[in-house]
Amino acid sequence: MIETLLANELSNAVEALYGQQLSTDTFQIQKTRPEFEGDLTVVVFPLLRISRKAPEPTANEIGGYMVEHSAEVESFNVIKGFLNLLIADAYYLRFYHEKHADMAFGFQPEKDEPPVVIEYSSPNTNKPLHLGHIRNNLLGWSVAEILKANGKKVAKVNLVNDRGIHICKSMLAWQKWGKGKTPEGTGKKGDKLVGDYYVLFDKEYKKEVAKLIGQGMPKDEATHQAPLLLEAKAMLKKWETGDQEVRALWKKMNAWVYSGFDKTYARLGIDFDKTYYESDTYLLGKALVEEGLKKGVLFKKDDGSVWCDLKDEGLDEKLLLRGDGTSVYMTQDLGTAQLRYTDYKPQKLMYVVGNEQIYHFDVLKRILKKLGRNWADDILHLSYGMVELPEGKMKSREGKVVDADDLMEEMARTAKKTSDELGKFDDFTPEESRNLYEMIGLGALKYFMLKVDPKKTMMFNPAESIDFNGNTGPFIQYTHARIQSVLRKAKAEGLVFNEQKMPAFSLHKKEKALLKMLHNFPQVVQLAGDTFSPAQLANFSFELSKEYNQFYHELSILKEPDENKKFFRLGLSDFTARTLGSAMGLLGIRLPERM
RNA sequence: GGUCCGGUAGCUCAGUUGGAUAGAGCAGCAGCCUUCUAAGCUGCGGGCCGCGGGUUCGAAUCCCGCCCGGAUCACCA
Repeated sequence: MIETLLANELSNAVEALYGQQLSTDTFQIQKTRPEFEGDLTVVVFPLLRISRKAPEPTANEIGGYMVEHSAEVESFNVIKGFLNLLIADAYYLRFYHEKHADMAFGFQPEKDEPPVVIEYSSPNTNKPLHLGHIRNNLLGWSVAEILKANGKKVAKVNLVNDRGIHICKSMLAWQKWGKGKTPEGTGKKGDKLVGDYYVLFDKEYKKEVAKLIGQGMPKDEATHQAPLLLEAKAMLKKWETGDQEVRALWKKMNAWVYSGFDKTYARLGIDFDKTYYESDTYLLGKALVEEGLKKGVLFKKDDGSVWCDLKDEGLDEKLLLRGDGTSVYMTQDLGTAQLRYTDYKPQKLMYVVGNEQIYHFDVLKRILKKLGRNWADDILHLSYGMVELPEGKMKSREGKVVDADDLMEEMARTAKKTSDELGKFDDFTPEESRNLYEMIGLGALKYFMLKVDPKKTMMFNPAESIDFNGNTGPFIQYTHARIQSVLRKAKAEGLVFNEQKMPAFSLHKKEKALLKMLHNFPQVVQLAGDTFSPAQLANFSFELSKEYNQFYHELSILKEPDENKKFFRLGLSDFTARTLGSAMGLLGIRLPERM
């Protein structure tokens, strides 16, 4: 990496000039802003106390030394306190020569370390996946891939919330009003069918509540006493005692949901190494609670409920077991965390879960610490912001959601419409074009969701999000297709451009700009990994695409008379295309050969 | 009320962890297809970086206070 190289040489320069040794990280080296001449800029202000001179003379002295002693530095200029260094073309050409055919460019080989376990998706089985899940799934999957690219071993896990009162609501409604309907019979996706009954339950339940209030019952009481709710609760009790009929219905309806989820995941391109089911794990936390009581870090109240006192840590008391001995969400999560730790002995336990659960994970870690689980420090809640619609928040109980399947379908449809309008690829088979619309539609959607900093609340405006111009996935896909078009033509002419000797000519500024960006890719991958931010790769890909399009516009490739340059530009194009493929691949976005 | 997160162009968002005159895209306006794909390229306009103090050579970035928006503080998950 050129920055570390220069830092060493700068350190030598300062020692030679001012007789003091400075550690290399005291040098601030940054990209030169485009309005100035140069490639990299050293900020000299921090060096003034050592040079005991004004900024300009200091910069001039150091610049002079660097030109003299550094093979990479060709010339320099000084503007105010900034020392702009011009890096020799030879440096970038050598970088090109060494890396342009490296298939693993930017990626670290897998390190022999414990894995990172990353949980994402975590759906409930009472309703279909929606826009919020899409952000979660894309984020979790992408972060997992980014960590792999940084040499981490990764286990992607899903925790399916397949039991509880919400599932019973769907079950009850189906039992009462479903008339035996099935996905097969109705042609409806299983998760959608089950979701319909969840919505129906809520509707009927609200009617009952309204009626009770009308009869003079206080609202608070009515919401708790509505017969439907009591029935659902009774059903949950039966489920817990293993009632055969309830269990059978539960299995049947969950199976419908899973087949629906599988289709959604497949279309989204999301996968998991392991799936946990809450019905298997929801009792696990109780053993930990017992342990905590024995150790005296938990306490029991008069009604038999068990609590963890976190008041000395500035938090409140947290319930872990109800008076009747049943567990709550936190109890289960304690258990699954322990299970996962035992399963993997991971270096990090990550949870991709919305920011409304920040407090929950804070408490989770603290309780585990109290129980003596020091690995709790390795738990990392990757919280992300909500997705909002122009009309406000989504309400799944009322069926006011952007459905995941519908959204993907609409994106693909729009891709088709746009392609038709542009009159592209009339020679494609129906199969080929369908494939392409899918690639573009999903590319647009994924890019849109991932280009935003995960922790920020994001606005999803259906009308604008479907844009395929500018800072979008399709723009990058288009750039890739454009490159492939050139490469196809080169291939048709029988040109072999990947086995060239080290090029030795001076670079055009657009060539150099491209090489500089490519040179930076490994650091972007690393930064994305350190900050768990796919957005870094999205931004990089966009900048790289823009840069390539300018290069493409300004310079001719196949018509370049100098064969060395022609081959170089072909190789550079290929290098760019592959790097775009790597970057977008980490976001789960595929790039087409043509579009 | 306590805690956490956010506030940057009309809109959606970047801003490399303190550096130069704060950037993109969309939207608007004006150009560029006889030339490797115009889903592209070029140009123009658009800003009290929520407000006020502080830290220093230098602040959108760090600290303090305030304003606005969101989340959370359940015997829900």
